[in-house]
Amino acid sequence: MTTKTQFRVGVHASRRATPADCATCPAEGIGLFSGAFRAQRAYLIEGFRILQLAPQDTLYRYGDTAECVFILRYGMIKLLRYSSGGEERIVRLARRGDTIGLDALSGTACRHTAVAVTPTALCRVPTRVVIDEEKADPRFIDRVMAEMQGELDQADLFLTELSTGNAHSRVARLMLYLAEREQGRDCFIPMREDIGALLGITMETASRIVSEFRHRGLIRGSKDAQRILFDVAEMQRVAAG
Amino acid sequence: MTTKTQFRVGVHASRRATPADCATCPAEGIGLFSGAFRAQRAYLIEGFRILQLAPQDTLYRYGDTAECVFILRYGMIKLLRYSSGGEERIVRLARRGDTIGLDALSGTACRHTAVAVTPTALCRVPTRVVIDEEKADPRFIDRVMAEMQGELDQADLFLTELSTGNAHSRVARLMLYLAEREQGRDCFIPMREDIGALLGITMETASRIVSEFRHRGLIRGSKDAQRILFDVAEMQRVAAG
DNA sequence: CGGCGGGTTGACCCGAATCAAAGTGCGTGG
DNA sequence: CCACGCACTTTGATTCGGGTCAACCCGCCG
Repeated sequence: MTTKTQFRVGVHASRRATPADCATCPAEGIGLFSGAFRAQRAYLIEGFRILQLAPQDTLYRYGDTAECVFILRYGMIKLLRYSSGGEERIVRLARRGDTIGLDALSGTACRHTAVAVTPTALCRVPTRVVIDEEKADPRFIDRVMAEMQGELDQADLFLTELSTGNAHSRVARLMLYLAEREQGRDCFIPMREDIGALLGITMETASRIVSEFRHRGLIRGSKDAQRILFDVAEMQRVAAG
Repeated sequence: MTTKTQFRVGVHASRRATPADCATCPAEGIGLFSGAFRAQRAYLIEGFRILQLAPQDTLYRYGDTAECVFILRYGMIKLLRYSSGGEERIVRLARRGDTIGLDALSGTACRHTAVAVTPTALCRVPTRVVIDEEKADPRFIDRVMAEMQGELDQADLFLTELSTGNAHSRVARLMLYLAEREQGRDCFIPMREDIGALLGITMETASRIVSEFRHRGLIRGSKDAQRILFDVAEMQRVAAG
């Protein structure tokens, strides 16, 4: 069903985090250590590492045992699973400020394969640090649980919005989803095969619909071929089906 | 797209929990207060209530603000959401021992509508009690997080197994999913419309496939029309597509 | 220059949606 | 107790969206 090119495994580059990294963190103000927990980073930072991933790099694989969680500084990571029919499915996308790999906190094996979609930078945080912080400040629990609630919410969104309705609606909803944090700026769209794996349709259908949208003037390209602009209200009309 | 009969709102019956309820809890040994936390129930029980739901009863609705979580003693609850196209989708099923409504812990509004599929009994636990217990025993956090991880895992399962592949595979996978806790006993299958809402197919397609399975001898009925038996290995072959 | 990864487009076909009509079982009220 | 109505299921006929297979284009890199 799904072929699958071999990914490059492991990270592109890795180094210790510095206070300057935190100060200039592009994910400042969102995510696990934002707000009330900014101060803590100052002394937690020793355990942090900054990782750099190129597109198609694999961060971890289904079944790996991990002792770290990852916070996205910028870029996009897809979380994959395979069905018993061998089909690849993208079950979630992580973007700036999102935390991935929280399943490591319960000591269980990774339940996804994580692959970079775009050039991506992450902050790797040992689970040890998270667990210690939970003990040190009980309010930190709420933060961790909020991250998990966010993941659940996204999973439900994928089920209701990206797995129902016809292919046109799904593509439109995906675009709305990808654009929602972009405040009118141009938004990234993944390559056709990934759109297929996100929506449960084939690459060809994804391609046909995206180019139909383009021909209809519903979306227009940006400088960067992977980035587009569109009118939200119009797209919502298509999304509703 | 999706019509929707009006559900009966609210519970069928409700009463205070007694120590005898805990002692005879059908969900004994699994779920939030099992194992190491059994003892705690003895004094937490004051806040517990036992609820009884008839099929189609609505426990809570999307957007409700709740201050309770619910542990299933027996029965089955479907958690629904509606897509922007207005289509109803079942995003999760809760069964014996499962905890639902954990989103109440973060104080946010309910993110699903919860409706009984079969006659169902639940134990209603005030969020207050859960939060107090988290403070009293830090290990209880792990229990709560494990429940949330379980929910996430189920959501991902629904995405990979129940939303990909052709209709035959999906129906087969649903049956395997419903049977997996039944250790060879007959297993419950929902009415056709719910099968449709679980798999993203129409009621008619669900009906056709179930009766095809029956005619092929892949599944055989039990006394109860809603319960069936089948050979797991054979069903797995169909599930793989 | 040639090869390759991604994207686009076309022709064809099949699976599932849709629309429609009976069939079945059950609870209620006469 | 039976008959009626209702909810759910089954089945059929037809349509249509999207899958499949295949050719071709384009830009990039070795």
